[in-house]
Amino acid sequence: MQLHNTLTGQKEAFSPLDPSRVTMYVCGPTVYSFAHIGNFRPPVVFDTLARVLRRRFGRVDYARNITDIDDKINAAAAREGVDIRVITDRYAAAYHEDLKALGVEPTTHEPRVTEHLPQIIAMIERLIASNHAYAAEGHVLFHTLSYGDYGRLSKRDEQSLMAGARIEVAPYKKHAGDFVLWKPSADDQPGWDSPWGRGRPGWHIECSAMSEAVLGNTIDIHGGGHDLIFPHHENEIAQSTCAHGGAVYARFWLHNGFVNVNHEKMSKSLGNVLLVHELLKTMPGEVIRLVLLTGHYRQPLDWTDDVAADARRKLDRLYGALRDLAGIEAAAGVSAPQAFIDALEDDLNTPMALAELFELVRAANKAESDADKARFKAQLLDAASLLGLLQQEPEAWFSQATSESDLSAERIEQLIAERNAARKSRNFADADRIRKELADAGVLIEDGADGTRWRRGG
RNA sequence: GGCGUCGUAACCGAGUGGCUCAGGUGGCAGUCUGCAAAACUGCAUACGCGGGUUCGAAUCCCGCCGACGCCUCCA
Repeated sequence: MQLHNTLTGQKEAFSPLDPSRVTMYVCGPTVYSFAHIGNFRPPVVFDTLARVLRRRFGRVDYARNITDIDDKINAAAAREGVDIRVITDRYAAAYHEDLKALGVEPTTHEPRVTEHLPQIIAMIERLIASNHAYAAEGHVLFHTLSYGDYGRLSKRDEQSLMAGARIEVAPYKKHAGDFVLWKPSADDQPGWDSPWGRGRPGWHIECSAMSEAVLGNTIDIHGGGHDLIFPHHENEIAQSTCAHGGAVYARFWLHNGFVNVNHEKMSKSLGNVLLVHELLKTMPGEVIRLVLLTGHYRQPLDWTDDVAADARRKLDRLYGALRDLAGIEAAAGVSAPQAFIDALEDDLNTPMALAELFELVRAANKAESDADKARFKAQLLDAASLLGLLQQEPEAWFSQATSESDLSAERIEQLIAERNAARKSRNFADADRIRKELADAGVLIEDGADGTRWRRGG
């Protein structure tokens, strides 16, 4: 298995440090609002990777955190006049709903910052004791000059790094690059008691502490969005490595590219932020998942209406093949083709894997013997399951309504019955009129040897 | 300015120093169908520009043009 490691900028052969399990940590969301399409690329990508790793190595201990302490959360809570818990519970629940709709399996661990304050404080104390951090004016700061490899992940050196810095340097910092581990809270802000007074953790320490708590000092894979390379992951490395006496923090760093919308970065000012919560009102979650897997995870992905429509048609083809195999029992003991596995094991090349999947679809559609069909069905289902696709019955896929104004299944069946009566009496004008009526309502019909079937079109 | 990524047919999107170089959508044609649809078969369109290396480059090197990301909120 090959994975691209940001640390080296190359694909490297991957195997877990502990042969009995793979450990993987992925930075999760800060739950202060609904998550957008870009927020879901890491969960979908690393969910897929977890499936591949599980098949290859057996056990995968996978942690994806929920950040429930953050100043944006505080701001949202203050705005509504509620406890931060109200905000974080609401949006964590929404996040989980969206994940489920996208076919993302639960992770082994889902640590929350509020549940790891003791571990965070303990890690900060260790950093202070080893002279990698210092307290100043109620803050605790990590001293980046104390860590020789600082900048290695993001390939920046500390000198030039700060030369072009565009931020004001807080007066209590020993060095401009030092970052906050702990900061004081005002009386009206959420805070927790600590040796440095009542306060709250800085942005980066949570992941270090929680990763240590649930997975151990050295993990195999750490993932997240490309934008997190600096400063977030750079800082995590510094903290964890120094807190662990120099032990390697994460062996492989994987970063997914951004999702743009109509060639532009999503931003509130452009008003083009696509919330999955909203998208799900107009399309099945599986469509969104497929879009996110259509490009290679390290490349930028451009979300447009076209790519979503494309994905829906692809799923129609995939499910169409399965529907034609409805009466066939999938062969036992048959798994995904090797070429498909090879694609995924080559740095999670999902576009190539999808190409293999479509080759399989063509083969299945052409198969004549029941034995061949049974074999292809088994291969198709197994391969798709690695991508987290085709997890529902084809009939369910084709009949799912995407808006409440859609015709009911009963009404559709009724119209089809009327049409077939017309066809039987060779009254094709009426038959075609009814077909047109259905088509206008987004329902496409197919006359086959064993009756007429229907599906909702995009 | 520093670091990094990318430019493949109408669109999406892999890949590779050389086999008439994926796959999907869309287009055209054929088979099938009352007609369609689905499915199958066939066809067409490509590697940003200019140099270089090489027997051979879209693939490696250099330059240019263009797009984009990060540089202490950010998936």
